[in-house]
Amino acid sequence: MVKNENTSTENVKNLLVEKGVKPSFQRISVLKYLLRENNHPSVDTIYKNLVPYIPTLSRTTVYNTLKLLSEKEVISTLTINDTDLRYDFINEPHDHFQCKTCNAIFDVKVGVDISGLKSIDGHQIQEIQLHMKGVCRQCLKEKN
Amino acid sequence: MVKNENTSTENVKNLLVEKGVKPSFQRISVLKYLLRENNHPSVDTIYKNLVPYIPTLSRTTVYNTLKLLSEKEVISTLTINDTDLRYDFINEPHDHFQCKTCNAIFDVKVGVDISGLKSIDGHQIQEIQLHMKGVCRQCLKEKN
DNA sequence: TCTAAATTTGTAACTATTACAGATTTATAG
DNA sequence: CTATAAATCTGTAATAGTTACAAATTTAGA
Repeated sequence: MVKNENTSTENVKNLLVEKGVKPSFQRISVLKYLLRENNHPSVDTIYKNLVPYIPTLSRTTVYNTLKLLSEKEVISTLTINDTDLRYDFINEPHDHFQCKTCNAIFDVKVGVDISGLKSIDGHQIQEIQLHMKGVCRQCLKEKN
Repeated sequence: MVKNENTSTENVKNLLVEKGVKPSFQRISVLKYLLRENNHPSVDTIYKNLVPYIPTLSRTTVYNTLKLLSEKEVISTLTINDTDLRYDFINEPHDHFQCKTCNAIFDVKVGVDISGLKSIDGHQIQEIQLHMKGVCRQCLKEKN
């Protein structure tokens, strides 16, 4: 449903440079993984998937990179999962659904769009996250 | 904005019994704290506020109680904060705003009400949380 | 090529949470 | 009013995610 980015090294490098991030090999790798998998991964998932290809990679680098990309508003930090943080590339506004059975997180879009809301009760809004939890389509099917 | 519950011991005890929870002194104390403060506290906040009055209280008991109350749908677990879980009494549907400056969490209500949404993309919805982050009214004022 | 700055790495420390077994309290039966 | 079983509470140890930090490496600039 959410369109795929071009995940070529060249394009990922450009994305970083546009946002003012120096495109090191590690940073390109992390962002490329996020774009390609589009799977709301944890730090651990990213690390374990990249380390076979970058044997010297450190977990700390993954943490540092995600923190930097988050500050530069290239990615957003999802607090939907209760044990670890998840990360998502910022493109068109969308919401998230997490399955309580298999823990997978899905991109969804509810009809109403409140992404334009700038303040509420005098508080200035900078980020909005709409989280839903329940049982996903696949797990519902398997229960029968 | 969200109305206060009656926080008398009698009423809190009844709330627990109605939900099928045996009303021990510790459980009454924890739920009473949640109702009275209405402040989306962490386990640590609850523990530190209660232990002066219940010197034998254990952190584990606070964890156990919150888990139980959550399973019995007396309270909900908020994943809005990125370092620890927060807890909230379940009453009328409302949303949450967290200030990135002072970290306080406020109850808010956006115009649209999607609390009746039961499924999306074939996934069965059981819980919905709408989180907003930014700078709260007080912190905005103090910046001038 | 030399030097300074930025980035990456690995370890140690820290914090939230869970596991678990023993102690205490509460409920039940005689 | 006991004796016994069940439920609850407690404290410690273990686990997991994250951060702090200094040393090593890489990159950029003179």
